[in-house]
Amino acid sequence: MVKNEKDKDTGEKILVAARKIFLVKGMSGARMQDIADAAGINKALLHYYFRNKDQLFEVIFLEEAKKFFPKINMILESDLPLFEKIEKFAAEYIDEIQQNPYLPMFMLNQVNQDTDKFLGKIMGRKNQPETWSFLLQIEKEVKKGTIKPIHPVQLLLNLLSMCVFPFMAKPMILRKIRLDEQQFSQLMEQRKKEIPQFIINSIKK
Amino acid sequence: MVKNEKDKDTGEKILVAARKIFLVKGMSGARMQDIADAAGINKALLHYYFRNKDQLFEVIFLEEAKKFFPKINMILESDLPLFEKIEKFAAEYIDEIQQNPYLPMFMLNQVNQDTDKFLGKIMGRKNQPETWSFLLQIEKEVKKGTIKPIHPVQLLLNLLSMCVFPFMAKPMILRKIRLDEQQFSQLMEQRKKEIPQFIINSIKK
DNA sequence: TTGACTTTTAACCAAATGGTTAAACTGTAT
DNA sequence: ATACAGTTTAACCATTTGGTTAAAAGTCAA
Repeated sequence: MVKNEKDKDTGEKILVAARKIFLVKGMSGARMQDIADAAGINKALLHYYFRNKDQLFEVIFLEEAKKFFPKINMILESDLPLFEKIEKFAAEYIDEIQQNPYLPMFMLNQVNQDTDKFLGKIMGRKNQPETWSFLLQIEKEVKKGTIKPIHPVQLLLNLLSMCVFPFMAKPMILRKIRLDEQQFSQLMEQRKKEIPQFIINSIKK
Repeated sequence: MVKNEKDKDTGEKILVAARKIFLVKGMSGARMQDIADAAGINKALLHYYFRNKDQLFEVIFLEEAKKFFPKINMILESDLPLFEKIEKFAAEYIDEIQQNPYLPMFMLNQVNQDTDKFLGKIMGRKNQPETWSFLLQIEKEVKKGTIKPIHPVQLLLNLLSMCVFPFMAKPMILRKIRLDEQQFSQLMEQRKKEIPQFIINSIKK
């Protein structure tokens, strides 16, 4: 049966195109026509594969979310020692974002718009343990006295912020500090080690 | 002359309404009708005061940008000692965002869309010195040996990230860590002191 | 080849949305 | 009162945009 192959072909082309457009323009900024064009197909065919814009968007969003978050959690969930965990997290997280620079903005944007609509779907009722385990780990280290006292959530926020934000502010940064693309990605590369070092310097005793 | 009063009245009503809508929905997500409704006026009257959507948006954007950035720069430009400057910056910056939680997302979003269109207008050709002076100050301290060696840009990014990001990720954070509004703003309040302390702990010798 | 099927297209439609128009209203000066 | 300027409105228009339809083109088994 050729149908399946073709299906995958065209369906995949559409998803790739839709992803590109949605990630950059966002839900309301994206045009079905643009997606069709980017996929090299007809707008009608787009609707043949995906009933409507909302559904297509949801497919893209959930797909991205379900690829992205587990990667984060897997590290925070792991049973590495705290410092190693922080190192690994920064490195892998930045790597991840470097390959999908628009993802954080896209994600947060969307969640800001329809918080409940999507958040519910990407994190089932009970999958908080990941973050919890990391927070507990910090608390434990604080109590053991191996690191300086700090509110675990604050530390988590610091780590996340420093990894993600620069990518969201990239165009602004480029302009403000007069960097070119290459210098920027070099900076981010450095950051993989800089951030853990910065954090560890701050909390180690 | 009543014209001016009325002008200011209606014109102001429109700006307030437009700001509210644009900040939350973004340029492409905002509807002129919604803005008119929020202002309690007719759509035609909206166009009587502002030729079209683009122009209205630009007015709002530039207004916000010109209010916001100088506040940042004023602190970074000042001639406070480094540590005090960091303390002041975190406190005032977070305060600022707490009063306009949607601003960072709105701003960065827009800059991500049409980088050149707006960035050119909000930062005239030559107003980089602010950031530079802060970077130079860090460099100087490093050379003096009063703080541990660190790339000034990295430190600046760290500071900015930790102040801004949590607000952009707020809905996500609320859900993930199961906080309510009050707990969140409490956390952010703590952060005003937490961030400087965290940074200073990390870089002081 | 034919006939059933999926896939693709061009043309079309309807709703949403930005924008306009012409008339009505308001207050002020004459 | 009247004329006049600025202000506001209801109704309307044009374009964009998401979505549909019906027919054409392609695929494959018999």
